[in-house]
Amino acid sequence: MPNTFETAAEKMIRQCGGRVTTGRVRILAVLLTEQQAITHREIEQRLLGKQSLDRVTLYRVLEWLTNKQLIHKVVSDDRVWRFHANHELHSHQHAHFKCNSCASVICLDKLPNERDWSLPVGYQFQEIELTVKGLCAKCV
Amino acid sequence: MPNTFETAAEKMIRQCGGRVTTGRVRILAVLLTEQQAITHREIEQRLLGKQSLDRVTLYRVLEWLTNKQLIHKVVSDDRVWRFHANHELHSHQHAHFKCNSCASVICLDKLPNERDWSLPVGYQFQEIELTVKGLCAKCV
DNA sequence: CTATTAATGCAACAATGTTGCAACTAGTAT
DNA sequence: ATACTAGTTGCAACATTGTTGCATTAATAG
Repeated sequence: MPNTFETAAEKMIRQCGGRVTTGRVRILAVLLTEQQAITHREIEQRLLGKQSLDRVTLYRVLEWLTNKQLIHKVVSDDRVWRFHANHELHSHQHAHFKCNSCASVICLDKLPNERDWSLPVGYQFQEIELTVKGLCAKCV
Repeated sequence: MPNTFETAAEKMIRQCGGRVTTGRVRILAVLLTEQQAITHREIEQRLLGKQSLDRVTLYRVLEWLTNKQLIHKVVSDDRVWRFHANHELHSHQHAHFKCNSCASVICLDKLPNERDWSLPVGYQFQEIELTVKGLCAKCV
């Protein structure tokens, strides 16, 4: 029932006051379907069968969705952005796990608190980016 | 007295059982001089005045030094590797701070401990990559 | 339905990093 | 000191990821 995701996506986009275009809906629907953070390239592949979508458009839609906070992006040690839909359960700030074997990325809920990484004097904290690496359940 | 760093670099490389080439010595010396993690490009610029060094060689030397654990690399949200010499004071695993204004990167000593980001069942921890972001003392 | 403006597609570019291969050189043996 | 050999280097070409400018298209308001 993929339509469910498409209608949800459409609703989310409309609520942001943005134009509801097929590209945005389909891309957000893909991200809503995924349990894990996926790359630009993986999104492209999931859209292959259907009507084509330009590479650049995909980049721009992802940027737009990120700005609207409908999705968020993660960078990992392979220097590739990965994107994930912002389900309600995730607080805005959270950690990620990346499998060293299959490169899959999931979101973790907990974040370490500030006493664990105190900054030098004069430094001001703004945000934290934490990636835990290891093996996922499939690859263990 | 930059020679101090060059001789230290030379000694470190020799201890690893690797060939002592001028490229390796000069690159490692640059990294030993720096207090913070710097990019491939920044290293290139610091070597400009002296006898030229190929871009590719720089990449390969950095890879070699990383494998030998004489330096370590950090990825941050601009998708660019940054390199830093492994001074004794830093444990192999540690966190980094990146300034959101000037993009400078320094190493932090503390690491959050495992209870702060428990993994799902079946997942196996291997390493942790933590970047705290904010403003450095100069940019506050 | 039309007008307006945001969104798209295309082409070209930019930045970062990688690969193959011939030429060179540090360390070693003679 | 000289020659040998394997590890390094330089060059050219390529790969990947992401960005910019601009003309065209399409979503919404009226």
